Amino acid sequence: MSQRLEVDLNAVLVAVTAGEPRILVVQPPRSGDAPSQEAPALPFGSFDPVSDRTLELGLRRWVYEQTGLSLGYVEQLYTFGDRDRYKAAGGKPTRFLSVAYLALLHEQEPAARGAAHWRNCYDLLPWEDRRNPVGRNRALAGRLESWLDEDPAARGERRERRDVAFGLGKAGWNGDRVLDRYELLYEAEAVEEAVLDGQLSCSDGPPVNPDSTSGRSMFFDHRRIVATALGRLRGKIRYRPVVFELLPPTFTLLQLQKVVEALSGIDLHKQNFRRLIERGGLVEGTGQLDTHTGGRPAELFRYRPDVVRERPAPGVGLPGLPTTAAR
Amino acid sequence: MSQRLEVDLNAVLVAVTAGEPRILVVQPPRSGDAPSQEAPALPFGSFDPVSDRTLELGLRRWVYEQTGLSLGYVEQLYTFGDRDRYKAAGGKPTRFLSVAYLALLHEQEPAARGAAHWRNCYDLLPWEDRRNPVGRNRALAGRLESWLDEDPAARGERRERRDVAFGLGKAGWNGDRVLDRYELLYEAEAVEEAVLDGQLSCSDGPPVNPDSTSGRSMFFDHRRIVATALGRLRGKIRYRPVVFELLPPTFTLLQLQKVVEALSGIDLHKQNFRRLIERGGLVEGTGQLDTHTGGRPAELFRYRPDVVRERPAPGVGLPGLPTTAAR
DNA sequence: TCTCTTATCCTCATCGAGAGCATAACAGGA
DNA sequence: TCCTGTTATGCTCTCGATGAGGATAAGAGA
Repeated sequence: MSQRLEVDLNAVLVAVTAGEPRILVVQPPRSGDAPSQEAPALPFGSFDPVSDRTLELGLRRWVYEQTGLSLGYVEQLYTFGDRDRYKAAGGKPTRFLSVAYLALLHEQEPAARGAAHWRNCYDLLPWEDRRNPVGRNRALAGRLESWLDEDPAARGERRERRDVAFGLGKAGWNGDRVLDRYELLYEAEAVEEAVLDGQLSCSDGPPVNPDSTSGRSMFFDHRRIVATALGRLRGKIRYRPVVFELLPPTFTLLQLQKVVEALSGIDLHKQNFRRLIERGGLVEGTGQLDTHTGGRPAELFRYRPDVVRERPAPGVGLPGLPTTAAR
Repeated sequence: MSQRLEVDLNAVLVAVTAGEPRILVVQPPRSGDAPSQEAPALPFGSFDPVSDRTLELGLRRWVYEQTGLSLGYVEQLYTFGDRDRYKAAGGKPTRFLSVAYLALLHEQEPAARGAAHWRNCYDLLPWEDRRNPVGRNRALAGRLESWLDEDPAARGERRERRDVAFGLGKAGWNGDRVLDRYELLYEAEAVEEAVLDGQLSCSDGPPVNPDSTSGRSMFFDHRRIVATALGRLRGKIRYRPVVFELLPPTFTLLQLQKVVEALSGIDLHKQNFRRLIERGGLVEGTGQLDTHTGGRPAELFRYRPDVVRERPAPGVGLPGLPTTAAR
């Protein structure tokens, strides 16, 4: 056991602006001369077993130190610990464990210090955005198709996995399966980092251009972490009122809808969305109107916290997926 | 940073037998002369950064070494890292991080070696079992009530938390909130370990008997981990076909129903359950009959894996909670 | 044969959700 | 002023899912 073990805390900070979910990214630490010098990284900090009473407090501490942001809603996501996540970080070989957290921020507060900035989540995972019926994704589909053929023995099982993950069967698209899709694309070497990781070990496939269909890759496995975060968030908005963590205190129903659409990556039926939210008791009208809508002024609403006492699992509900029963 | 940091892997092995969910527990390691000598512990092992390629493989390895069980379905639960989870474990002060996993086992396979044995999950969390309309839980209710009064300033907020967690409002009982309930009871010092932990620091409340209403406490925070596991499992059976991991390859619909009831802690309507499962496409009949039912023989069914291609979120569905849309 | 027990089929009422029509209320230009 | 474009908001209709229970079938055992 001569290997060092280091525990990091990793944060996926999410905010929704201008109809797009955004992730806070930073310049990765430069470790000598690593290949993807400019790949964006998630902010992370080292866990300090002495001063951090809990993991979450440690996270809040260094996020504040690094960005000046005081986090509100925070939730633990997953702990990543595969070997070779980070190749030997100088000095003696070190095994890294990262405890990743998801944090939601109201609107876009500027990332104060450092080179941190907000990046559209769908630059990183373009195939997750199903709004405006894109005809592209051809490239990805082709890549997956050839992956099917690569191993005739596994073809059936691979086809099934692909169909389930991408909703090609009767089931249709399931927005929650973000991680499944990313992992499939990784396995099919349809994302850049899969090829890079592969090259470092042995095989060499054709290069993948980090273009608009395969998305921007990130520092080491950070894109996987973002995928985990998006999947979790999409799932959670259906049974917990977490969307409101991303909105200002008062908002119009269209604003709310746009945030939900941004997160889920699909367009929603306006009237039904409205009915769902209002009759679900998730919001209550303030008397005020927002006159800057471009059309008829919209009433401003606010979150109604009592809903958690009235319904077992209050959330927004997406088409084709479990919703919250009225009781 | 003179403190040592150790990472454990912690396993919650679940099986359902005789209509009860059971957890594999072991004798806790004796650290000098700790107080709760006989409190059961979850099996755990140290994570070896050298030989374990992934966290999950490490878990499988030592579970196999310790119990002879080869795990099937395994999923990461949560990483626990609060300070003072384990008070100084001999030698120099050590900070422990535990990555907890949930594993599901078909039926009850004997815990081969060691002092491991299966323990009814509801011995540990009795208030989670809502079948057979128990009139007890009086003691807990009283304890919570006095907790409300303890701090007049926080009374409103505490009441709200209690009502939400225990389903006293219009929302009704939500089986998923296992962790919320445990944490509330801990805070209200209605569970033994809360009082013990408190005594070790400063305050001293009246003792809590580990009786049939407050449940058996466990080694350090292992009961919290069990609560996390049960909550996760209850949530998951609704949108993923994980129940079948707990059943033999073929089973009757009543067997299936009993397993779901055991996990969820509530009784289900037989005919509707049947309809849900069959029309949901979750199972398919083998032609065979089980004649040992005590009444009319029941057809044996098997899980139908195709369901994951046909429905976006196949699961069993519990009353009052989101279910899986047919789509 | 009668009784007890479990399996299995069906009906009915209610309600949520998907889809779309119609109207209201503002801004800006003809 | 009137027309047009835009967004807000109300209402209807249909279908399928769900909760509750009645009724019948098919075994075992007294």
